[in-house]
Amino acid sequence: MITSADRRIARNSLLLSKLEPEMADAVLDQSREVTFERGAALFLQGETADCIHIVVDGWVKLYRIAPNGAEAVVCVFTRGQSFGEALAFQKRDYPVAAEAVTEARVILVPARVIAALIRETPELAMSLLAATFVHLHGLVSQVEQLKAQTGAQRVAEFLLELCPVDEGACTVTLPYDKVLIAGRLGIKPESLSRAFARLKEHGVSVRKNHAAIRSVGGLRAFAESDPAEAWSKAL
Amino acid sequence: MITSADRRIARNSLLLSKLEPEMADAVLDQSREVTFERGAALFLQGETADCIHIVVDGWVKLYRIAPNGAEAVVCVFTRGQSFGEALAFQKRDYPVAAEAVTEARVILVPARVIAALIRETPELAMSLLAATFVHLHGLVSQVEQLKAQTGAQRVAEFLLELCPVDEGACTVTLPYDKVLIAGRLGIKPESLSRAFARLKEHGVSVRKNHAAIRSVGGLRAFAESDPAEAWSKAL
DNA sequence: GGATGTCGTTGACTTAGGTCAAGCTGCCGG
DNA sequence: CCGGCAGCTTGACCTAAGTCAACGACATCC
Repeated sequence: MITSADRRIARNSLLLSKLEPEMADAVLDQSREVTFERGAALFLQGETADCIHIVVDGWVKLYRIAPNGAEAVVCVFTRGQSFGEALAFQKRDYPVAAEAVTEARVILVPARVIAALIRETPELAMSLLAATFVHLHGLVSQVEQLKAQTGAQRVAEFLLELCPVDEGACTVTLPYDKVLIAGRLGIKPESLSRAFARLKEHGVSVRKNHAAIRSVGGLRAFAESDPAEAWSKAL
Repeated sequence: MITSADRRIARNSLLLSKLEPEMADAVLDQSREVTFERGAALFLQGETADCIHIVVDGWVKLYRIAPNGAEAVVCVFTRGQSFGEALAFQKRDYPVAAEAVTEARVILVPARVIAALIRETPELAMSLLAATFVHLHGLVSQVEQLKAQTGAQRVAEFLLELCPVDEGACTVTLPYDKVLIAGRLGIKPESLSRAFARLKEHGVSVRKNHAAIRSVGGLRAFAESDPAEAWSKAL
């Protein structure tokens, strides 16, 4: 049984937000909620996909193990975000693995529920497609960042995404530990430490898991500057 | 009017291959074919998406211009490949730009055609979703490669994808110029040159736009080895 | 209080890859 | 035949980031 508070969170997910409330509830009535403890695997790379996942609480990372053994973090999801839409009603394997990085409550929507409903409800297909497009777009942005920005600039972007405001000063809370942030950004933890140190020159000070930003606009200018001249723009 | 030879190519695309032949032909009857000369833009980043594209001949690159002005190549498509499925029947903007890198013939499938057919043909929604999933998967692989492999290893992977065989020796033709290959792999042309030079030690010799590979298995071992020890495996 | 463990930082060093400049082809147009 | 140009390679140099090791700050458990 899924509580009404959790239903409210789930209905805001990409998967359900475009559906009529009755329809969303019908989906949720046939789903179950599971709590994973920190470090637990939701599923592994190569397993047959049988569920769409909606995170209700906590943080979940999607990652891949490269042939050489290196772990590449692909995405990190939290409250209200869903994933696995695209492969839920085809017989496919998960191309990534998923792991709870904090204790996490997750709603598992069985693929067969979606498959059954999709015939009578075309909007559901639209929702799946729209959600998948958002993920696609996110990955395109990530590829762009990996190819066009230095590590320190990606760290700045990461902080900017956490900012509640567009200009001026603000303080943000780092959502998960620094090892994972480094993985998400494609750098090593040591490099993340050094990147934070360099960002001091651009008005960022990090203490524990809080980052104070003197000027959001200034930080954005650093993140979007040409890497070749990024160093010279101190202060 | 689209020739029957071109229809045959188009029907092999992800978008159409799962549909009944009559259905695929119905889609094509309402589409048009356009030839773009080298360097011409199919569409720009931020334009409203109104077509799904199927490449019939030539090569097309999808890329993004980062805020700092750098160009990041996201994908390169050729004969029989389609793209833009996910955003075709929602009112969305293209998140990337597309440009013909050789003279290219492309079929443009209007979004409204898809939108009209999807209500009566659920398989079409499946096709869109399946095609989008393939693109998603491709981007996940690309993120993994960027985060877990060195430039030279990505070059090796690129060659392996072109190989017609799984083992032994073979020769492949580089499909487009080296500046674009470098962009696709997220490195500079100079680094690509140096990567080819290093691959000589692993049995690869490049002359003009042909690459001779002494041992596909050996090259794969290099591509999948830990970057830290990749240097020591000189053959 | 002290042993232990995790997480994060710092330093010294090495390597991958970018930058800039020069040079080498092959090709096209005079 | 020559000049100019585009595509590619090479060399010298420099920065970004990985590696390895040491260490500090905390928290937990005994």
